[in-house]
Amino acid sequence: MRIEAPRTADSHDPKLQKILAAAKEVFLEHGYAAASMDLVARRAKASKTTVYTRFPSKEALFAATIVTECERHGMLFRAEDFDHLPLDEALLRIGGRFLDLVWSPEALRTHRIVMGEAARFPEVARVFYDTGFVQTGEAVARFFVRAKERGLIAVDDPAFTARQFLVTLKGFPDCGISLGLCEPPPAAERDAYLRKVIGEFLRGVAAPPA
Amino acid sequence: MRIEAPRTADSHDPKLQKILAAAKEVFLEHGYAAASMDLVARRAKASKTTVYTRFPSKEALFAATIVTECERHGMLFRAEDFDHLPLDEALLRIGGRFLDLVWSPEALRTHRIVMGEAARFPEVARVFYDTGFVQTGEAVARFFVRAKERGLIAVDDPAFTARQFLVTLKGFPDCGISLGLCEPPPAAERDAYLRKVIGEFLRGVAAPPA
DNA sequence: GTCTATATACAGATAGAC
DNA sequence: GTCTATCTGTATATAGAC
Repeated sequence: MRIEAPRTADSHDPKLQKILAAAKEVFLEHGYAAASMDLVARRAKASKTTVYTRFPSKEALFAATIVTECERHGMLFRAEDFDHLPLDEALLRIGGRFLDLVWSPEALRTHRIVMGEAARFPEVARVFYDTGFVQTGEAVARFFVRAKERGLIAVDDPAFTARQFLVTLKGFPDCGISLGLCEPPPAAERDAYLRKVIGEFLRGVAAPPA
Repeated sequence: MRIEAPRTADSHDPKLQKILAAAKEVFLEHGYAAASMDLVARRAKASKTTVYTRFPSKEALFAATIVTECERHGMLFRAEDFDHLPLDEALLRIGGRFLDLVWSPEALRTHRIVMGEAARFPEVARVFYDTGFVQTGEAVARFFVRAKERGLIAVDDPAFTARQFLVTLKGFPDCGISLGLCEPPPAAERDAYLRKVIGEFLRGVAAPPA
């Protein structure tokens, strides 16, 4: 299944925008299979025919919807934004922004649906991966490369370490949160968690040699 | 949706076993919505009526199938199994077993489906979480508690650190692998990756104070 | 271009024969 | 208990009116 652009390229088509907005609601609420084109049309206050004028199939509408959603949350920050802060403070800010995004209700629902449909929509999974994990990883990698140049960290492969850092931030809590079993923590609790994680990340857990 | 036991409690019912085996194949291959009871019946070489004698609905069959699958992969190891090894070697062995499990084709497919259906089947998500992440986390936590008692690691909360360690093992590669975009690495490459991750985990990444 | 109404297909669940 | 055949609902996609 190719990712197809809507038939009309006009991004100022107001019907198209309403359809995409409705589709986002419906797909994020019900998932791919349980969503119906009928409901999308009703929510967009249009008829199904109108929807099918813009998108040739349910699959195409789904792909366009998720891709649009992924691109909406583009890059989080530039590497230079945090250069003036002490290392642990910079990592805390980066981590806070990152978790705000990945633990937002929309991102969580999108992740669940993309995972569930990854076999059927590999191109959608690819876009989610590229715009989410990879792009963010690159931004953080640039920060880590600069941190290494400034002598703040001592690692062989700062890009690798940066990507691992992102995953470490999500940590164990993400296992329950991504499955919808636990609520994302409020900001204060989340920052306490982040400090703990970042502390171990920076200093390691091994006992100092006796 | 409650998780219902099959109507017949007899675990030696051969038809029941064939139905569960067929259901596992069909659900893991197609996901919940795209799977059909017809196909399950055909694969089990039984009629749909027979399937409905054992399970009252498609939902019940799905829940029973995933739960059975989760419970099949129970605990990975006992904490004591690795006590005799040097710390980094023990962590390498633990990590290898863990990644063998979570990056197996069956576990990856199960994870995708459970994520996708988490909103509709929270009890299934709960079982997946408990038998997967939590149970494994507890086993590793016992190892870390012992490691702390033996003075090998210096952390406040060894159970917390253990759970974070598990997530760190999956690391960035898991982002692409869980979406089906990258293949799990072969054993040698995986071990090289693990050594890198475990090294940073133990020693931290911060530059030593000048 | 947009709508109502419909063709077509498929899947979950069951009735009734044996 | 098991099977064949079927009922019923629903969803994608489209034909035809305006």
